[in-house]
Amino acid sequence: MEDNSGFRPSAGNLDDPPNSRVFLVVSKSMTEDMIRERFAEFGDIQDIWVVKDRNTKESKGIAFVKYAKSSQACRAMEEMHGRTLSDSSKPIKVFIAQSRGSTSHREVEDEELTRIFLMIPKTYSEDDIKNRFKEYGPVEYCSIIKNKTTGESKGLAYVRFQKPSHAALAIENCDRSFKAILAEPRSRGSAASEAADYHGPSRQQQQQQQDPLPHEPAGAMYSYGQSDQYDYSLYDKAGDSRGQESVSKRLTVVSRVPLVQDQIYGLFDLIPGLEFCDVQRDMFSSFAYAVVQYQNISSAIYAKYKLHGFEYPPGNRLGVTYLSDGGDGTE
DNA sequence: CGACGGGACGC
DNA sequence: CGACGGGACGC
Repeated sequence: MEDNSGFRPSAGNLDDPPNSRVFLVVSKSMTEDMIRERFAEFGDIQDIWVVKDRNTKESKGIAFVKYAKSSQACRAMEEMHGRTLSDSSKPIKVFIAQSRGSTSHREVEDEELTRIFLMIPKTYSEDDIKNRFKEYGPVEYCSIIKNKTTGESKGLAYVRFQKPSHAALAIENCDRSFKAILAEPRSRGSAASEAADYHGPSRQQQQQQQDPLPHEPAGAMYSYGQSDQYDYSLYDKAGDSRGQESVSKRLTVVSRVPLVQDQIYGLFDLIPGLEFCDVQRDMFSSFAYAVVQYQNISSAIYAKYKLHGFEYPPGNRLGVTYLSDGGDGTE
C-alpha cells in the first residue's frame, strides 16, 4: 500500500525492515560509544547516529540506533526505556523511530506494535493459531474474522502479543504462507476505548491483580514480562481492591527527597500524554510535592500504576495518588 | 495446458 | 521536553 522507497536514494535501508530503528532521548553527554556499549546486546547495530548541533557540534540529547531486525529494535526499547544510565541523569527514553519520511513525530504506540494480521486456512480455530504462534511469546488473544451471519471463517486473523518484540519475531519467523504483517490499529479513538475491548484472555491478567502496584527497582519501565501493558484497563473505574478512589487525569506526587521540575517531568513524561507538571517544595521539610496532568484519564491511570512506589532516585519511593479536584471523570 | 492472489476487526 | 548525518554509485 505505502511505497516509501522512491525518494531519498541514499537512505534506503533506514526503515528496512520497518520498525528496525530506535529513537533515543538521552543525556547530552552520552556519546556514540556509550550508546553502543549499552545497546549492542540487543542485536546487530547497523548504524548509530547522535544528533548534534550543526554549529556547536554538541549533542542535542537524541540519537538513532538502526538494527538489522525489528525484533532487535523492539527489545532494545523494551529493555532500555526508562533506565537511568549514567547516575544523576534523567531516565532515558527509547521508542521505535518514525520512518524517515514521516512528518509526524507522534510516538509509535505499543498497541500498534503488538498485534499482527495474518492469513490462515479456513479450518483453523483460534486455538490452532495460538498453538502455532505461542513459540514467539505469550499470546494475549487470537481472533478470526468470520462471516457475521454464517459464522464461517474468512481465513483472516489477528494475534495479539504482549510485547512488540514478540510480534516482530512472529512476523520475521513464522511460515510465509501466513503473510503476517503488523495489524493497523483498529480504532483511531482514545486509548481508553481500545483498552476496554482487550479483556479476552483475562485469566492471566487477573492473577496479576494480586500485586497491582509492583515496586520495580529503578530499571526499565516497560517490564513487559509481566503483561502489564493493558492492565490499567482493569483499574479503570470499577474500583476493585481498596475501596474506590476517584480517578482523574491529574496526579499528585510526593517524594521524600527534593526533586526539581526536570526530574519529575522527565519521569512522568515516560508515559505518553503528559500535559504539564508543576513541582513545589515544602519550605519546612525536604519533601517535594508535584502535580502532573495528563491529556486523558487512561494515561493518568497508567502513570499511577507504573510509577507509584517507583524508586527515583534509587532508594526513594515515590507516592502517586489521584488529585480529586479538577479531574473530570469522563474522557 | 496448468498452479496462487488475496488482506481488516459488530463503532 | 525530543526527530533526521555521512558519504558515494557502476551502464
